[in-house]
Formats: sequence, structure tokens, C-alpha cells
Amino acid sequence: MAEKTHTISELSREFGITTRTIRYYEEKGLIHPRREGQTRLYSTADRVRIKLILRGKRIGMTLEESVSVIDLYDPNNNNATQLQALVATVQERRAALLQQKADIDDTLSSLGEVEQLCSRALQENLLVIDSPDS
Amino acid sequence: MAEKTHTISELSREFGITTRTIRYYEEKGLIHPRREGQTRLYSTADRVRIKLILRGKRIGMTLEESVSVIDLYDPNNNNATQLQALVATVQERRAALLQQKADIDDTLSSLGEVEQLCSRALQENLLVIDSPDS
DNA sequence: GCGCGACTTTACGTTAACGTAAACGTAAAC
DNA sequence: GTTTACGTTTACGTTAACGTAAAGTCGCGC
Repeated sequence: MAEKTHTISELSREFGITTRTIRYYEEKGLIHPRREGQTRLYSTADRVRIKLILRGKRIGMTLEESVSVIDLYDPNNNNATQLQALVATVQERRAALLQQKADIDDTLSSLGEVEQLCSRALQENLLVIDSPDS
Repeated sequence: MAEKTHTISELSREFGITTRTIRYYEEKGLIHPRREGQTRLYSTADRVRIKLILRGKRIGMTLEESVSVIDLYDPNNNNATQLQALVATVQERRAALLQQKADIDDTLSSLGEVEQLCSRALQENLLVIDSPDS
């Protein structure tokens, strides 16, 4: 039951990122692919970590922030005493995310207004203009 | 009915950013404060633009992206022909924002799981440990 | 006149997240 | 045997978004 592995170019194609980016993530300690001689072999766990990193990026997290969120899952970090701090961290991050959602909703409604203005203006123009390229 | 104006330090305090940041925004053409001799005077319109820029930053937009959203409101950009492109832009940005919301919801539920794991672990420990610093 | 606080300009420094180029190894394909 | 495709390391370059330090101006309170 050998674990399925991926090459670096497979992952780069799948995620639409360069191999440089993937190696950079390793260089920064975000992933730890196996080695077969020289070449890197990525487990599905590595793949998931990359996916989560990219998700973090989409919502404006730095790489470091993404890692800090991902590592919350690591059972090794459960130093009992640290758990309290961890909970606090979670709370903070949740608050930031809720703020983000509110910001996004505000921006979405802004876009809605803009869109209405546009479509109205377009309608008016359509009544006046005959051919677009005269 | 003189428009209410603000000094640079007022705004920096209000928004929790440095004066350097505000001047940088001007340098990049994001705002255009009036001048009273040497010193800058900010209108409420300037203030709003800064507010929107900071909102954009919170959801991971670059300054340029924020400006492009803000400028959608500018009636000067309504070059009739450009309106179609504008609508398309709005659609794209909306899609990105919806993706972001989904990403945030995913992250939020991740945090929820982490939190549960933590509180359970903490409860178990409370049954075993007497004094925290022995 | 002198210091202060708030404002200004100019300019070099910094960090994150890669891009890009050089120079090389290896294995399959022609 | 050499081109093609994929992998590697090393290392310098780049952009955004400011930080930071130096040096100066301006009105006030004493």
C-alpha cells in the first residue's frame, strides 16, 4: 500500500504555481518532501499543506501566518500549558476572519452599486448610439 | 460652509497608521490633499479613501487593487465604451471575493475543530493536574 | 532669542515572496 | 552520441509597502 507520491512539476501544474515557489516553500520549512536520490517526492500530506498555504494566500495571509494556522493541527504542539495560549490565538484569528468577511460584504455591495450605475448608463447609451464603430 | 479638514497626524492617530504611510499613499497617487502653504490638509473625501484603502488591505488587496475598486466610483471613467469592460471587471472581482468568503469559512471551521480538540485536552488535564507550578 | 512640537523633504534601508539566470546531473528518445 | 525533458543547486535581482534617519521650516509660549 505504497503512499501515492507526486513530482514537483505535477504539483506545479496542478496548482498553477512554479517549481521555484514549491522549492521556496520547502526552503522556508513549510513542507518536507522525501528524497529519491536527488529528486523530491511529495506525499499527499505535502500536497494538502500546499493547498492550505494557497488558501491562506487567497485570503491575504502571509506564509508564516498560514503555517501557524496549519500547525494548530499538529498534536506535538499540545504542550498542555500552551493549550491556553493556543485557544487565545484561535479566538484572535477568528475575530480577524469575521472582520474580513464583513469587509468583503461591504466591498461586494459597493460592487453591486457600481454595476447598477453601469447598466443604467449603458441602457441610456444604447438608445442614442447606432453602430459602435462609426 | 467650509469643508471640515484634518491634519496628517489626526488621521494617523485615527487610523493607527504612521504619517509616513499617509504620505506614501499620496506619493503613489492614492490621495490628493490640499496644501495650505507647506502643510497638507485632508478633506473628508480623502479620509474616506484612506478608510477604503485600509479595508482593502484587510482583505488582502494590494494598494493598486484597492484603488482600482475605489476608482470604479469615479464618473470620469465612464467612457461609454469602457463601461462593458468595467462590468466585466466587477464580475471578476466579485468572483474573487466570493472565493475568499468560502476560503474564510473553511478556515473558520478548521479553527472550530482545533478549538474543540483543545478544550477536550484541557478538560482531561484538569482532572489529573493539581497545581500548575509544582 | 530659544526651545517645543508638528509639519516638511530627501533618501537610503528592509522584508516577503518569489523571478530569473547559470551551470550541472540523469534518463528516455531519436 | 546528442538532443529533449525533467530534475537539481547557487545566487543575484525585483517589487511592494512601508521604516527610519537626517536636516530643515514654521508658529507658539515664555
